[in-house]
Amino acid sequence: MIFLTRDEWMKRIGENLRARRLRENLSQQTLAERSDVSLNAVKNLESGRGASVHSLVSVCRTLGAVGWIDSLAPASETSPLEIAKRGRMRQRATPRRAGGKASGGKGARRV
Amino acid sequence: MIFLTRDEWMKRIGENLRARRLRENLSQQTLAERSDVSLNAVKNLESGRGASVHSLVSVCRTLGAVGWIDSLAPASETSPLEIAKRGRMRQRATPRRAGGKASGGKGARRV
DNA sequence: TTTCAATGGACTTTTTCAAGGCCGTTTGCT
DNA sequence: AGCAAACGGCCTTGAAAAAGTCCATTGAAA
Repeated sequence: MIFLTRDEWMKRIGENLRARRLRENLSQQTLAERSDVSLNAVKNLESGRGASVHSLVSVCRTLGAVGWIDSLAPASETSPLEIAKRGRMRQRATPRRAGGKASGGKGARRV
Repeated sequence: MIFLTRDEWMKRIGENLRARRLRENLSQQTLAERSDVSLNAVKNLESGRGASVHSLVSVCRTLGAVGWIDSLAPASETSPLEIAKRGRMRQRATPRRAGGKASGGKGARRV
């Protein structure tokens, strides 16, 4: 279930938020007011149409559904291999120098 | 750690996405290209400035960080009590009729 | 230490979303 | 069954973000 398009994911976000709202038996209007956003913002979110992270976070806050934000953090800030070589977490990606090969992610070897 | 402001949550989203990107050793540029969004969109996301759900989902998709979307779904689509009374999931919030007061979430029982 | 790409910041233009309103449909409750 | 509110859809206007470009700074690697 991971290979969905961007729009499909957005629709799913809307469906899930809607299910949450209804489980709390809140109207879109009430949710909007408590979230300090417009009714349209809620409609856009639930319909899967374009919306702002602004609205998303506001609504999630009201619904008590913000746990996902921390779930975005990588398992370990720095990978084990990196920890060995460098002490701290990387602050920039590896520069791709003129004739060199780098920054291709894991398996992105230069061809 | 749950009582953060909307902007604080947005900053946190940015920090977490940035940590993920760096763990993969990707540049903002590369991430942007693979996500099919502009470099600015990635900058906005990571800096915690305003961004669209569009950009958020796109980037999460390339980072393989979309699990949170399903975590938005309520534990049980329909609450146990509701299941008893109504068969299916509620499709609308309870209407607030003329003189009554309702739609106040859980404890808003009619008096 | 030197070098150079990665990054942050600012700016401009175009596109998209927030707000607010209106209307037709539909669901939940009486 | 009937009613009224919830909801979906569409429109207009102003604000915000996307996209594109440029420049100064800085960190990673040579």
